[in-house]
Amino acid sequence: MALQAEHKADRRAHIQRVAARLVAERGYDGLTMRDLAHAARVSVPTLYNLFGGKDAILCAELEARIATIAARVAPLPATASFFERGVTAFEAGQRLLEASPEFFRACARMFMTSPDAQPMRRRADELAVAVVRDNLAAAKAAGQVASWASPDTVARHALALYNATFLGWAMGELDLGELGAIASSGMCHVLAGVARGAFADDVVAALTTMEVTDARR
Amino acid sequence: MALQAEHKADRRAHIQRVAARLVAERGYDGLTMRDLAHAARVSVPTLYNLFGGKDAILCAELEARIATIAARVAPLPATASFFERGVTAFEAGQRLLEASPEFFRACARMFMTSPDAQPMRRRADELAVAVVRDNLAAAKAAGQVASWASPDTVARHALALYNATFLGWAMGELDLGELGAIASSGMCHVLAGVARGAFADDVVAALTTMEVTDARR
DNA sequence: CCACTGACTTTAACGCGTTCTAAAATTTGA
DNA sequence: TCAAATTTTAGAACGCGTTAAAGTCAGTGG
Repeated sequence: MALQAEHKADRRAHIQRVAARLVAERGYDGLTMRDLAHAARVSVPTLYNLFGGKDAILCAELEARIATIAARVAPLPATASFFERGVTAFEAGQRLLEASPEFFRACARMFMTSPDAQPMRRRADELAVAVVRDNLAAAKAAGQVASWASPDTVARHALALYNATFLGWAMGELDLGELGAIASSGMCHVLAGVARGAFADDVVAALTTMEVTDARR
Repeated sequence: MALQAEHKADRRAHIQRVAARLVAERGYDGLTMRDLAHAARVSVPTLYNLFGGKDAILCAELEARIATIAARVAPLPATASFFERGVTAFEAGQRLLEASPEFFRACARMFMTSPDAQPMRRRADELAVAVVRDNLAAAKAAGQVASWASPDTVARHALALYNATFLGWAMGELDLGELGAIASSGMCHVLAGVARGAFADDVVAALTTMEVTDARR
């Protein structure tokens, strides 16, 4: 029974690799199950046996990437200010998108289309929320967040704002620079209401220097 | 040439009505071009002749609804506070969703799926942005918005936050009550950073009385 | 070593949105 | 009223994701 399982795992990994390559080359719609089966030297029903559907293949690949990303996440430097820590995390996300834009575009498309991918999206969201929430909780403990504000709620609003902009990028309405500008402006606006002390000074300073013009119209 | 155009318009209107009914009954995926053609006593290619595709039919119906909505929009009462005016507009939107949930769910699905529907979405967005922007501009003129804040940018952030929550509702993750609670909380958070004076007092008062628990997890 | 079990493959098919063909119907202009 | 032009029709077809059936071959257990 061991060899069989190993072969199955090998085939899964191989198919995933080929699928990731095809998606990177041709996008979500450019990846067809028939093409993928042919490119991976496998029959179409095998794809369904091993994964369950087109979206499940992308989910598996995303799951794998999230695992490696989560493993590599360095704890944010405690010496930096809360605002700087947020900027660092934000820029890490930007570099991720920059590295494989077509893949994450395809993920966005999948999240919008397939209900099966919802749990995967939730997990990715929770990962991002956790980073922001932890930073906000620390800031609140340091008295730099309004007492009535919930770190979890604020983090979710910030992520929702990011996600909305991310969708604009995935749909081709915004380039990566505009995504960065709009999303950071939006997140700063959310933070502006709850930040206090030095944290608030940083946020308002960032907001006042930001370009007022908005690419969304 | 007149009769032909008239008949074409009649057929278009008839098909649109039938399509709206079918979508309301069976949702976006439940509406198939073959079913629609049969129900409207028309051939499938005719649908493509008259509209251009499945999404275009929904777009036409949405366009019609937006026109009637825009015509009925009563100017927000000038006597009310800026915050109350915002609440009024927000609740009007909620009632819209409540009246034909399946239709707007289908619109969301279409916006997420079809690039052809992008201009339609943009137009709907601009309509909503305009309401918030105008209110914010008036508030700023009255000195109740921070000087560095751009009414347009803040309005777009608020709408992005609403849209993200709206998608959650459309995908079945949230019910209408949760949509209202989360979206209003999010928009208040955005406003909290830029509101000043009595406007700020209203926003913070609303935020402090809001349920801290968040349905998104 | 061999029969067996299970997975993979082949082949075909389904329903979907969409598009093509040619024939039929209807409106237009004279 | 009649011929020309345009629209609508029926029907088949395409590629897509997905699935069912039966054939085929490997790995497993005795």
